[in-house]
Amino acid sequence: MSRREPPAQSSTSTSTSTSTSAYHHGDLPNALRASAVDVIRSHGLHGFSLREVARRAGVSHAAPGYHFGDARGLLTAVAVEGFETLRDALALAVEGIDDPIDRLVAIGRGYVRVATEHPAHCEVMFRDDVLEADDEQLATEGLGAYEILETTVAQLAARYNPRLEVQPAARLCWSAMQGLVALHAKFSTIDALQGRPTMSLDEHVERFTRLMVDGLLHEEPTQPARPPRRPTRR
Amino acid sequence: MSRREPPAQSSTSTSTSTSTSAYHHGDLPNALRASAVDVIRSHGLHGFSLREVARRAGVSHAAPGYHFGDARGLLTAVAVEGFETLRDALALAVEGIDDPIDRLVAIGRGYVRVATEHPAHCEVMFRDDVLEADDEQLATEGLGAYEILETTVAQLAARYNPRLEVQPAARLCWSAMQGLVALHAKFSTIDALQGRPTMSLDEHVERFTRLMVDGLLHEEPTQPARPPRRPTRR
DNA sequence: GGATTGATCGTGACACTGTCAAGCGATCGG
DNA sequence: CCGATCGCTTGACAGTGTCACGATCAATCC
Repeated sequence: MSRREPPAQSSTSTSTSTSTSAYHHGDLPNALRASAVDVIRSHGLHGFSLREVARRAGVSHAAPGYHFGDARGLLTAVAVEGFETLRDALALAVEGIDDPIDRLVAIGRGYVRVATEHPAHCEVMFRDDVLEADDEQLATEGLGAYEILETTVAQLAARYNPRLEVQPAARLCWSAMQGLVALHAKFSTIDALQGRPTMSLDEHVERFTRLMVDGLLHEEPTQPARPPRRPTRR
Repeated sequence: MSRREPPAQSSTSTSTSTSTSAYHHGDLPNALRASAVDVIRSHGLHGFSLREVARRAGVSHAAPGYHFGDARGLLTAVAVEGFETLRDALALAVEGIDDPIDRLVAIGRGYVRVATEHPAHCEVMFRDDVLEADDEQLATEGLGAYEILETTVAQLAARYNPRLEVQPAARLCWSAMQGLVALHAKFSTIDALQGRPTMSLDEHVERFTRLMVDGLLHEEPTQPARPPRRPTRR
């Protein structure tokens, strides 16, 4: 055990320090994160390698290992960055909108907007197999982004359908969005095989949100043999 | 260009030829596929390597390359196998059920059943970045599984809501299921962070299907060129 | 029956990767 | 001014994908 864990870099600040060449490099961690995103964007996650990242950043091949310890560490940092931008985008998307339904639509659009503008980040954010599973910052940051959606669903429930169970509903929205970005490529190939015109991502989002909003408005926790029913406070 | 593409192995038969040691090995392709899922199940997709697969199958390190050409090729074969079992499972799940809603619920349960019983396959099936993107067999097999869902949604529309647009609705269901298996781990960590009891996969599926069924029943194709604000009539 | 052919698989080699120990240089506290 | 520590490089080792080539066996042809 020699180094492994430099002083805990200031990640939340996203400082992008303009001070070029402070002591040795400036701040390598941020530069390496940027290079990692660059590599993923051009060569895909499959072509990702610490050495390629180091090469593109102009440092030696072991430099990434010093700051992030592991490939998982660097990818986790990228994922954290992605969740930060997602949270900011969603928070900005719902800002100034009053009606919960409109907020939900805005969230859907913001989600695909982030997914299309930062594909490299999104290729990593939900890939728990290549991420530091028990990274605290990653968990809290992901939760922060999710909570925007959950509070919106809660508002929708409060105004339109008090009997709606908020948590499952919010998770359905989240899952549908996530599944959409994952499956969109496959949908396109299916469209091609069936000879139909391909539907764009935004079109899919529009249809999905409309379908789900209708579902959330009419849902009532009826029959099923689900004993742990929570009283859905009203 | 020497070999690369042996005569096109009979994959659909799933023969599992009992004839041990036919001429050289028996049929290495199937054995290698089995070893591949074994490796993925034990070491995860991250620990997957052609050499490890070869080692576990008791053949030389280049043998997998001969039959599948590439790591992508072997993983694609695994994915094809997964889609076959998924299609069979869904077809068997809806068999004998008349009501489309019940069929949809059965499909949801069958989906998570496959996801939990064959996690190694599911870890690969939707990971287009590690798959042969333009593999014909993969595309058709995936389409076959999807079409069971789509026809069920079509039946549901015909009986309960003729104004429902079938294709987007079916894709929503598919996306939600896919997103659920992808995000379930993250949901659990969120539950842990919030101190609530964790919801199992089956519980999630139950809630999701119920929510979506309500949505599919009430959906009406309103204005396609959606104006920014809908009056939210109830 | 013996030789040929082609499919099946093994061997060896190369470039590449992750990871670690050790080294070097600049910076800072004393 | 000098050691200590941080930042990063250098060098090395095992493991991997991929290719060319050699070896082995089944089936076929004459």
